[in-house]
Amino acid sequence: MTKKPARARRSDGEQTHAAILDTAVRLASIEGLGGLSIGRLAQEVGVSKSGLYAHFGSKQDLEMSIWAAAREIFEREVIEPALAAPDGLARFEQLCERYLSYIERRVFPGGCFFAGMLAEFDARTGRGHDEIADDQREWNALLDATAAAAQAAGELDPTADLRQLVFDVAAAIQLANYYFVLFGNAGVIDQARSSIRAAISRSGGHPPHHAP
Amino acid sequence: MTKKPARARRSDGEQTHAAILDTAVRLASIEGLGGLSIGRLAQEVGVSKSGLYAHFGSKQDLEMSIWAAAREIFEREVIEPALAAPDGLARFEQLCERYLSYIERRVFPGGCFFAGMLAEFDARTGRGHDEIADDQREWNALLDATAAAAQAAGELDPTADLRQLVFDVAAAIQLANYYFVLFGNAGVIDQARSSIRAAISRSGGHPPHHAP
DNA sequence: CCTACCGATCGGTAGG
DNA sequence: CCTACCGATCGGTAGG
Repeated sequence: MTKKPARARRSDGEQTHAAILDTAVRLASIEGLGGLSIGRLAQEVGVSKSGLYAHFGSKQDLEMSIWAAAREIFEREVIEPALAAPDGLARFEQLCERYLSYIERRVFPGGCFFAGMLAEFDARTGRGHDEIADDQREWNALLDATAAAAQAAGELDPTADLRQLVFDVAAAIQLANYYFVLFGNAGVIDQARSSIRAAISRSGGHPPHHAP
Repeated sequence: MTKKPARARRSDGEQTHAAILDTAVRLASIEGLGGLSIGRLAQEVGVSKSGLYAHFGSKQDLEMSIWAAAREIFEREVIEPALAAPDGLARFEQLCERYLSYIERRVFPGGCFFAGMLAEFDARTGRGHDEIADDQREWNALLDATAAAAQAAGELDPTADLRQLVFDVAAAIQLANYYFVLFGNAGVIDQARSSIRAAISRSGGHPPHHAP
């Protein structure tokens, strides 16, 4: 089926590559990209520094790969499961719930990778800033579009202020992430769930029906 | 009046001390405490590295002084003006408005200093984590107590869920800070104002009366 | 993938 | 407050 040469299993090189990225993404979620050094990462993974450079040509290259790897994890853990729900209110609720679950399950040990990048790069100029600005725009656009679909389907009031809804939901989600990591208290996740339910309800949405 | 020896004006040393802290606090709000190096700070201020060590014995000492300086600025710009309003709903509204104004006026060039520290230290252990946890607890406790006073005074519904109110308000404020810095768009501050007004209104609070 | 090395910068100190 | 220096670590490279 594939044009690649036959290869029974992943080579050691591929395993090492994946192991480096896995460790790097976890470390970066805790200490930020600026707090990540090649030497420490190499030590953590158990290879030499030049071993890292065999896989990533430069720190910038590594940082871009980390970002891409984190995006893949976010897609897999949050976006894709939510997109399995039908467009509209059900998907909107799933986007919120999947995000909160991804925080609660500590998919990244330092909390949402992108929330970390947001705070690290919001006030700087350059690649990091532009990257996180794109990511945040995309996330908000997805929430916007999904809320709009819910409204168009009659699942939300035609007069509901969707900008406000999306802002309130994004704010609850964001604060829940930081406070969950800071205090290690799952209560704040439920607080956000309650906030989101209330915000949706204010916009005229009803809790999902359960078959008897 | 004072027991200190008479001194007509601030000595050069005091001026340098203040200049270092001012620059350090601004830099730290943009790049974080981890992104701040003694060498760069010295260069930015226009003194030698050992010039810095004449004022601050170590980087940890400097970091604690930066944190204290930032706290003073926050007290002056947000807390004190809000405490000028009578306890209760008026003060609650002023705490929100003063915070948003402090963001909007770019008191720190990198946005709220403590929002930066929150994201930098939430997932770590040690001094930074404990410090920001205390700060966040204190801020939320102030919002809690002020909302409770408003409720006790009959300015909010006796049945209003104050935890939810404070969470919603803190979330709106936080997101507004990050997005204002990231996108440089004042609209998000007004979005937060609108969120806060709505949250207060849901809790039974009424907009302040204006004398005719 | 390794060892061995590069110049630059880190936090910090000695001596004045 | 300065110059001059310390060992450690930074990102990165040479050569194998």
